Amino acid sequence: MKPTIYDVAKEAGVSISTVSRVINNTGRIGEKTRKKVLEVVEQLNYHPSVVASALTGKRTCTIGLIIPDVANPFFAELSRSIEDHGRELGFNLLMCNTDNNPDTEEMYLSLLKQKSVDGIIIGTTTKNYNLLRELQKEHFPIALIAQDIPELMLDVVTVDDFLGGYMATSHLVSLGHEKIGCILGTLARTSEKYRYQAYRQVLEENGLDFDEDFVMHTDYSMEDSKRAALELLRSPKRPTAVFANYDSLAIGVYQAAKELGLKIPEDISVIGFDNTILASIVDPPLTTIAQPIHEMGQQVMDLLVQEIEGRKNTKRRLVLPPELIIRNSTKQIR
Amino acid sequence: MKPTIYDVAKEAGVSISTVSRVINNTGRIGEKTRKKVLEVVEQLNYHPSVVASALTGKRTCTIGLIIPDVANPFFAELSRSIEDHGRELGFNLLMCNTDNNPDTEEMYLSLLKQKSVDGIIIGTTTKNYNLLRELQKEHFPIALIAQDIPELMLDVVTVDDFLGGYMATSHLVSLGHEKIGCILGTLARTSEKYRYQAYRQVLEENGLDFDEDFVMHTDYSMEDSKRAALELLRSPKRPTAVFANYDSLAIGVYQAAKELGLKIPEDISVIGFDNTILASIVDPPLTTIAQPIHEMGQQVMDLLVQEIEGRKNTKRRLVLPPELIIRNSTKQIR
DNA sequence: CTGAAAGCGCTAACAA
DNA sequence: TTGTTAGCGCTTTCAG
Repeated sequence: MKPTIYDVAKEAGVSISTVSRVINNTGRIGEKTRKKVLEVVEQLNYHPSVVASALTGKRTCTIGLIIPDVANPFFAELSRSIEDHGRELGFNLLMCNTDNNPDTEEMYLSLLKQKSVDGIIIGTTTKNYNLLRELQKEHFPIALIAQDIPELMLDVVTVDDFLGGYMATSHLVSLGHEKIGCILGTLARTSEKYRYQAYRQVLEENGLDFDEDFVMHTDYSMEDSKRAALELLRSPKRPTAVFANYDSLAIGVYQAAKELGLKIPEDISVIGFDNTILASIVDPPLTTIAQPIHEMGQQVMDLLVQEIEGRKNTKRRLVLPPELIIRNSTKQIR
Repeated sequence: MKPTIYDVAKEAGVSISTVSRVINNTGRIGEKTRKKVLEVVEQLNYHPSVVASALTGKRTCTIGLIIPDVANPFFAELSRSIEDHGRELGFNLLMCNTDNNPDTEEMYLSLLKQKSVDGIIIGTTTKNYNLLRELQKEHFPIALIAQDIPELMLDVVTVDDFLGGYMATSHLVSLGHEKIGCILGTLARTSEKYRYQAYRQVLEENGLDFDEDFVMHTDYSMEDSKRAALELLRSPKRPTAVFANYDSLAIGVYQAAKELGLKIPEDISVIGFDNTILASIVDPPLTTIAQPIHEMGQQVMDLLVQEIEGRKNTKRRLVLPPELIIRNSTKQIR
């Protein structure tokens, strides 16, 4: 059987509280006793039970990560960076995929609390505001990543989506494009709304007509983006450039263009958003707006842990700068 | 404060054991008491603490998932399917990325035990055999995924890597290729070894010369695969086809070919392995060997849970059939 | 500096 | 059918 604190205490000839103290480095301990205890700990290969210590009010050192889908490269890369920093700070991640389904999300929220996680990081486009409000009222540590909920005062880390959308559209305009399509999801994410707003603003600032028919809605999948892009590109007043709100949607545009025999970027310029691995492996490599995924993961974990450790009493909104990554999918118009 | 079983008991006018019984559906309970208790549970929004019940010997309903890197699409997709099935069975996943670093892995193994997970799924190319043996001796539930360790008798789910390698190479041979390159990682994974063995066997069976110079080793990264492919394709005795042991390595070949102005599949045929999302989005779409990722995730979770619940006393090796997915990166040789 | 003892929230005999 | 009680392994006063 796994050794307990009692086994160590007995073997070392001290009381369990002494063992507890040396393990946790609390209180003052005689040098010899400490040494003796540590020795026995080593010898018995003793590892304190996180479960038991959690029951006495300590942390579980576990954090819930709620995302739409880890198979989505953006969230996969984000998860990875969050996990990396979590490991440095001593926290593990409980992975929860919801596909943005509110019921699944609600289920997870309640499950995570039952499991006494120390905090939760949310990357889904939640609509469970009331649930979040409750958690907030209980001062349960929550942080949002890559997605804001302006109505709620929570810790949040995002890229500057408006600026990103602005940069993307401006890039296209600067290349001489005047007919610019926009492929969105369902506008459920705030991030997407900002990008879209920026798109419209850039058009306006440049005296370009906004054409309702140039903005296409999708269910966020590549297939649906392909469908939307086909529609867009087959239209007689075909745009010369497309701003896809996510790299994955940009791939759909690639597929549609290929099917129609249109060359990127000669016939149509495409810009994405996220700078996931996808952007660099498609042909031609995708010009896109990079989110500082690595830093975002790190920062959100930092914020949450500060919250957990009570080292912070104000919520923070961290908005990181996006970066335009010019590759070969955009081109000066003839 | 979160309500405890005591709050419920008091409110319902029964003892805590009665509450415990109705919560867990154990023992016989009077219909009215059950109803009353359930009512109070609802009213107080009571959720039993997993931590406390774990301390009394019950499960934590948490499983450790040790993989090299969730940002790798293959493992991302696999994680997703494991998590999905875990959710159905009532288990959560603690995500652990190790980059195949034995120290990180050892750290996680010990951490997961401290956290009293009910079992562990391992997808890394571990070398910590001794650690695994110890866990095995304690009858700690462990299952291997996408990776075998023949020396250890554990539950394992893999694709038939030998057959997959056989199908891949045979496909190339059937297209008339006689000079076939092979891009490997470091041969640390058993799966890779089998694929490589099959490659050699197919060559032999078809009376084709095996050329040492045609097999390239990489560190599993796309960049390194590109480097290796450049070397391979620049050589005077350039192969007409390449079998890349992973889709990601195949992408490296694409990049090298592009750099050298070689057309796929006209100048060089490429076949990958895994059938991740990458295979379908590159241009041309990659012919590859599909692993039944979804089923693998499901099966490994099933096996592990059976083990955890003691419903199984023999270890199982499940070898699933691969499938050749012909797309456009392979072509009959002129 | 160290030990005794009272919990943390829940389960599982054992009684009643 | 229901209640009482002794832990599970650990932390934390409170004494000494």
